[in-house]
Amino acid sequence: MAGRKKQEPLTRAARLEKASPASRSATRALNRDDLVQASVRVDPELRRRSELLWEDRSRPTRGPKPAFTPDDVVQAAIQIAEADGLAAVTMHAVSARLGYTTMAIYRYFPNKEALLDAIVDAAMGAPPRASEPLGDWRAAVARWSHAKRAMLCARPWLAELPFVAAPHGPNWLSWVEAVVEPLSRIGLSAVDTGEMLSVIDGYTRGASDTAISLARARARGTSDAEWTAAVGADLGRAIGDPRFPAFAALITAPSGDHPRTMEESFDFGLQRVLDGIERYVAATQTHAVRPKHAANSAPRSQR
Amino acid sequence: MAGRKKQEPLTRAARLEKASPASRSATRALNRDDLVQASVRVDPELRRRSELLWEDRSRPTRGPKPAFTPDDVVQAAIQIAEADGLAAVTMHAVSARLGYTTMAIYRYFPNKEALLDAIVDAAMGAPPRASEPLGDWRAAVARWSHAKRAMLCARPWLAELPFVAAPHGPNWLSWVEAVVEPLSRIGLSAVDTGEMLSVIDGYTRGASDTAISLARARARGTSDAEWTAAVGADLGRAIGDPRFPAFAALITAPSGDHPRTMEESFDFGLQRVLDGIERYVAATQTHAVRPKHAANSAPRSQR
DNA sequence: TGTACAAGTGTATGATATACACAGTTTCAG
DNA sequence: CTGAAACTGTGTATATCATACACTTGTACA
Repeated sequence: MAGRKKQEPLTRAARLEKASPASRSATRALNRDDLVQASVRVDPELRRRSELLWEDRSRPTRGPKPAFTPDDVVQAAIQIAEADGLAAVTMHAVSARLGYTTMAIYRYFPNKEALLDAIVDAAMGAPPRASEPLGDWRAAVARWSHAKRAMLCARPWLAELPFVAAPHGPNWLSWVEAVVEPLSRIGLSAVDTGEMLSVIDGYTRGASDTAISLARARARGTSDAEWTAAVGADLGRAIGDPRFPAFAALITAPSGDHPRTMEESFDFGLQRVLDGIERYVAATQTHAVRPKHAANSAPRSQR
Repeated sequence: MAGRKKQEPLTRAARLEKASPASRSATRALNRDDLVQASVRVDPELRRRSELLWEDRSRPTRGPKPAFTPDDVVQAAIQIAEADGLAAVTMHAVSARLGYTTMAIYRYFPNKEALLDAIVDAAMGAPPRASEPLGDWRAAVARWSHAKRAMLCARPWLAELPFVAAPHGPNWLSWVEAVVEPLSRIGLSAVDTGEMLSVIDGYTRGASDTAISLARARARGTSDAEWTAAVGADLGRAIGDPRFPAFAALITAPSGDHPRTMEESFDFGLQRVLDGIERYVAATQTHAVRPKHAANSAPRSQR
């Protein structure tokens, strides 16, 4: 969060001078025009972070060989985060784990923010390979959603970072690709496909929070029962409070004979979301004049 | 992140000794049993934060009158966050804004974490009053969703805080209450109502990220065009990369004659989600033995 | 072969949260 | 009425961090 005007101590191969795209109002969704448009000034923060993340890491010829690689740094940092949480990831801790001094890291990442951006993308990892690339889109999307949720729960410390507005690295794009691929085969227009991406990903991330919270408690050494008790006490404040009658009724209702597990709940909600998409697909195809195979060109609907 | 064993310098009215609820495996959803169950140890971190948030703020009798109130502190902090972002919210900045020294704050909040918890809840504010309390659930839920998204966009710095696992304050409960209320009138079981809550809230938060990101850029003084350009450049790295063909196709597709605004996109997705819920409601009622009077629940079609 | 550039180090600095002890205030008990 | 108790804001000190800067040592190319 300090000055960043001086030289960047990184191998940064003066890249991407293509002062990228776009112009008009950003209040509408992105489209191709935005990506191809002429030279507008670019949000300097986002741009800098994105470039650092995609940086050309090729070594220059002169000078001593680096003792380790940027990826070593990222892996060391991830191991620390896994073990002791994100707060334990300090520049000193990371370098110490590699056996070097604090400042050594700065030869690989210009600042901690850049390191964290790299950590986020690396920690996401690659999405699971699609098992049946041409199968039913609904099953494929559901698998993707569960996989993403599982990934987030496996690294609950990721949720301690603000995901919003982070630059998108290769792994992030891979995850998106993995769900766009089946979505694209539904037969919707590209625009609608994008909307469905937003629906699926939005639900997946938003509805994973409770499970992530539990995973985090586990990482702290809290038992499931202790966590449940704390959450119950926290939400339980609504009980008896005249301001929250509906919610109080909700959480005090008996859960029936076969209470769902968290994952079953997630899947139940996911099926509703998929139902909603399916309904739209059906409606679109009913009214469509075009051949039904028409990839990415189905009629746009209402609105 | 330091020790917290000593005395708490706060008026804390030894409250909630009710060593709350729950026991069994937390891998299933919460239910009444969890809230009423006997004395299990409670996750100490969550518990402490929750208690601080709900603390009894009544003044003790002895001693000089406080120069300000906890709410003054919270409001000062929020103003700083609005003006200069969350990073500018330091204990010193907050106290200085109130005209006092750094340590004065600690008479009101035992540490910064507690202050931030209070800030989060205060910044959410109360949800808008329901205009037509007995109207159509679908419209009511949609209004709620848009309102929540608008709230998040209005305070994009909130997204810089990890929402997950934060204790839930009165405003948070009010927001939940405001959507549970119409959801409860659909006629679903309590368990299913809870699932629908998760679906709606999950989508609402998850799908608001892009808009929040833009709002954040605006707060930084970045123009919409600059932000769009940066996002375009960031995502545009997929174009031409053989690893991301489907996504590249998606973002390079023409957006048609009437590109949606961001909010229209959000609403479009929301309608799909509501369709999914509606379909379930219809299916449930078809098979149901219950009387159909179940308020406001006639299945409707998409928009 | 020497020199330009790069790698890792040591030290210094500024920001930040927060512990701790103190001095001034207010109220209630005797 | 008086003094102890309880509480308020303050001043100072400390620990933790990120990071700037200057330095020493390596290495490959000119």
